[in-house]
Parts: sequence; C-alpha cells; structure tokens
Amino acid sequence: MTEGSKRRLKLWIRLLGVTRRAENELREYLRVTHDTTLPRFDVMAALYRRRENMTMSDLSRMLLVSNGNATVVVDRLEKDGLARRTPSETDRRTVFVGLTPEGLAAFESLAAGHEAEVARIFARLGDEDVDAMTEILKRAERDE
Amino acid sequence: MTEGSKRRLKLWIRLLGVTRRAENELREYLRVTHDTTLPRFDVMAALYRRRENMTMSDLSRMLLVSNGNATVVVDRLEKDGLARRTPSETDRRTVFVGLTPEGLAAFESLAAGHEAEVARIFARLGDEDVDAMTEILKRAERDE
DNA sequence: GGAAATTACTTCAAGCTTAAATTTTTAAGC
DNA sequence: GCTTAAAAATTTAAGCTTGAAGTAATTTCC
Repeated sequence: MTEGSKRRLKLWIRLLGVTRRAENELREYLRVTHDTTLPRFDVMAALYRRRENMTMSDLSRMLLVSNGNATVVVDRLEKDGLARRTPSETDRRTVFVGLTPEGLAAFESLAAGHEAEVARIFARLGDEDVDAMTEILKRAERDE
Repeated sequence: MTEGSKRRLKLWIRLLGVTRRAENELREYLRVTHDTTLPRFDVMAALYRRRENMTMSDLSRMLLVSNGNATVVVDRLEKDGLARRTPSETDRRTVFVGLTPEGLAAFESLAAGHEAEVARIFARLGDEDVDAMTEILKRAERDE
C-alpha cells in the first residue's frame, strides 16, 4: 500500500486507542459516581441539547447509532421516568422524544461532573493541541 | 466550568463523532466485503502483529476491552478455526493465543483492503493534518 | 512450608448494538 | 384516486461488552 495510507492507518490506530481509553474512563466515572451508563448519558445529552421536536430518527442520526438501538435506550430511560415519547399529530409514523422534568434535572446534575472528567482525561494536552486537534477533526468531518 | 474544560469537551464530542463514523464505515466494509466484524478483525490484527507468547490478558489489555470480552471473541474465532489456544507449560493459569494458518491467511487477505478503506475514510485530511494529529494523539497518550 | 493475597482466565447476567424483518403511515407517479 | 415506493418506528435474533463472581494456580511473606 501507499505511503499515505500507512500514515492514515497509524492515525486510525492511535485515534481508536485514545477514544477507547477516554470512553472507558468516562464509563467508569458515570457508573461509580452516578450509577448510569454512557449510552444513556449520550441520549440524555442529545435530548438536553435539542429540546423541541426531536424524533427517534433524529436521535439515532445524531448519535450515529441504529434505529433499534435508539428505541431500546429510550425505552429504558422512559421506564426510569427520565424520558418521554409524544406522538406527532401531523404524521402518525413520527414520535417525538424529550426529557421529563426529572430527566432534565438528572442530566443537569450530571453535566458538570462529566465535563470536569473530560477535562481531566485530556488534561495532558495543552490548549494549543486541543484547539489544533478540534480544527483538524472539523476538517475530517466535512460532509463524510 | 472553566474555559479550558469547555474546549476539551468540544474536542471530545468531535473526537467521538469522527471515531464513530469511521467505525461505522469500517464495520460496513468488513461485513459486506468479508463477512466479518470489527471485534474479530481487531483480535486477528493484534494476534497478527504479535505472533509469539500472546496471553489472553495481553490481548484484552492491548485492545482495551474486558477479559470476558476477549474470551468470547477468541471462542468464536476458535470455533471458526481462525485462532487457537495453547496452555502455557510453565504457568498453568496462563493461556497463549495465536492465529492458525487459516487465520493468518484470512487476516492477510483482509489487511490491504482494510488499510485502503481507512485511507479512503481519512482521504479528506491532508498529509500534514494526518501527521499533526498523530503527534497530538501521542502526547495525549503519555501514560494515561 | 503454609496462610493469605494476587494473578489468569472463564462464566454469568444484564445491558448494548447491529442488521434485517415487520408494521404502519405517508408521499409519488401515474 | 390507486398503486407503488418510501419513510418512521419497533421488534427480533445474533453478536458484542461490561462488571462481578467463580475457579484454579502462583506468589508473597511470615
């Protein structure tokens, strides 16, 4: 294979390593301090970020997971009283999802600790590295 | 929260997005073209990379997954005749894992296509970005 | 050299995830 | 308007993943 593809493979291996490590630490943090999981946190964060007119499809597209996955995670949040489904009145195929007041409060009590934990995980990186990497990732995402 | 933690949170969100997208594309590639999965590929790649004296513990540490996970993925590869366990003769707790000749051949027939697919996924990134990001990721990994 | 701690691996239960199939509803093309 | 296609969500089966518990072997250290 070409020179360029080898460099990209090396990048991918490191990227995966750093991401997995960070996920493992965040999972541990959420489990120990808040008795919850990464996928539940991700769903709640998405629902917190966009409070209105979020459909199940929007949610799965936003989180880059399958529809079936979104369904079951929302099922569990709903069972715990943290999320709520509301059928659309104009399109009977569509279901809107949102946080309940309890879900909103639960997320807000998680958010600051989560942010601090992310900061701790990437503390080793200087501010310039953080910004440089964010910019590179933006370029990597262009459409895709 | 502080300015720095917000920047790191933004970085983390982008990092997760790019990684998930790449994983989804690679998973699709492996499924469609080789009828296999990411975790199986990862295990085979690790066993290919280090051919000698790889224990189950080494494997799970290397892949950043739990011991139980390594056990079941190796179980499946073994069932398909691609991997093989060999008990250590000096420590009866330890099990070495390795690719069978079939596993070796299977991995070799996958590797080039996988590398090309990774290159395709990150084609949007220029060579300088690729190298810069690799260096930043190295700095992020220092011990951790 | 024997008790206690540690290490390596597996098993288990629960939850996560995908891809495909299914159901229901809406949109498109004639 | 009617047929066909497309879209939204759920269900299902299979596989992935974790964390904890369990088994067996080795090491530590008194």
